[in-house]
Amino acid sequence: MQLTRQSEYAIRTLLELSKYSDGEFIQSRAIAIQQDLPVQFLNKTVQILARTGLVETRRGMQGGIRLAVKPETITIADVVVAIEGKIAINPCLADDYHCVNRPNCRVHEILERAQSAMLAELDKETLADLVRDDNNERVI
Amino acid sequence: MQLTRQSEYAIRTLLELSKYSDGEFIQSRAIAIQQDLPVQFLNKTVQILARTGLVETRRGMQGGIRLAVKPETITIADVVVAIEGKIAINPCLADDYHCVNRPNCRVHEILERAQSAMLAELDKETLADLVRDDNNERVI
DNA sequence: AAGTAATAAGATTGTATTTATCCTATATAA
DNA sequence: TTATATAGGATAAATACAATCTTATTACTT
Ligand code: SF4
Ligand code: SF4
Repeated sequence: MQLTRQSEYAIRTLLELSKYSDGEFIQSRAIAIQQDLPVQFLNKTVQILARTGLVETRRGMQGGIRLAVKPETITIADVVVAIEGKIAINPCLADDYHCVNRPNCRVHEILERAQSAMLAELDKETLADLVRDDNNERVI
Repeated sequence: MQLTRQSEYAIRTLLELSKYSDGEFIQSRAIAIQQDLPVQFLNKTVQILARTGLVETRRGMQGGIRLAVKPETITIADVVVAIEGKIAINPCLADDYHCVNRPNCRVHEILERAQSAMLAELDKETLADLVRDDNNERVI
């Protein structure tokens, strides 16, 4: 019952990128150092984020990574889903899964509510919110 | 980001036991058949539930398993915690885990809220609630 | 007392997932 | 054309999960 490490890495990567967000490309190595993440694994993570359209990348000199959309529009839920795919805390909560008990299974129902409650929380906060509070803390 | 299969097995096992709950011992084989669970794995699951005090077991002839407490007092969250231990959807939400970033990490905060929201839902419903609704469905 | 029926407990296996790391390819700017 | 940066594929190591097997141990029955 855990998020993958990669999900948290992705959140913190995007958080780091949100601090710039004026179109400049930040190198993955710099992000890895700033956030203390394994750089090669981070690159893999960025590939996924790029494919799902959350970041843009540029190879070669002066290359790097930047947000593809405004940090105000990316929620933590977006990031987790980008990395792990659609969340299903029990197999039967996945779209394709079929269980014979499901029509009159109240367990399914409860788990669905629990999952929704969790995702709702993750969907409340955007990258912009997090960065803002982060900066506040530094100022004080 | 999934519950273990064992957690759901445990819930359904206790649900089955809740249908009787007049002190009689039900055999694990019967539960396994009723709920379509792998019987040996179910036995392992029951061992855990017995150690955590949710059920009582009796060996030998006329033996079996029964609830140790009233189904009104067992929530789904209780069952999940009994099987998986205290939930932590991210390592840093575990009691013993120490992360240097934690003091000013807003990610931690969000994840904590998300987890609490999920557990709150799982804590709303008791075994008694589920069985009651289950019976309703059958009557209709 | 012997035999049968049930769970307890521990070891072990098989599988899947997670978390990386390595290597080569490709793009880009200087 | 060279140095630099990500892309992508393969693979490895570690961990966790799900299930099974075997050998106790307990308790009723005859
Ligand atoms: S039995 Fe219920 S909770 Fe379990 S997989 Fe089927 S629908 Fe979901
Ligand atoms: S960086 Fe934040 S979210 Fe990640 S483990 Fe540390 S405290 Fe938790």
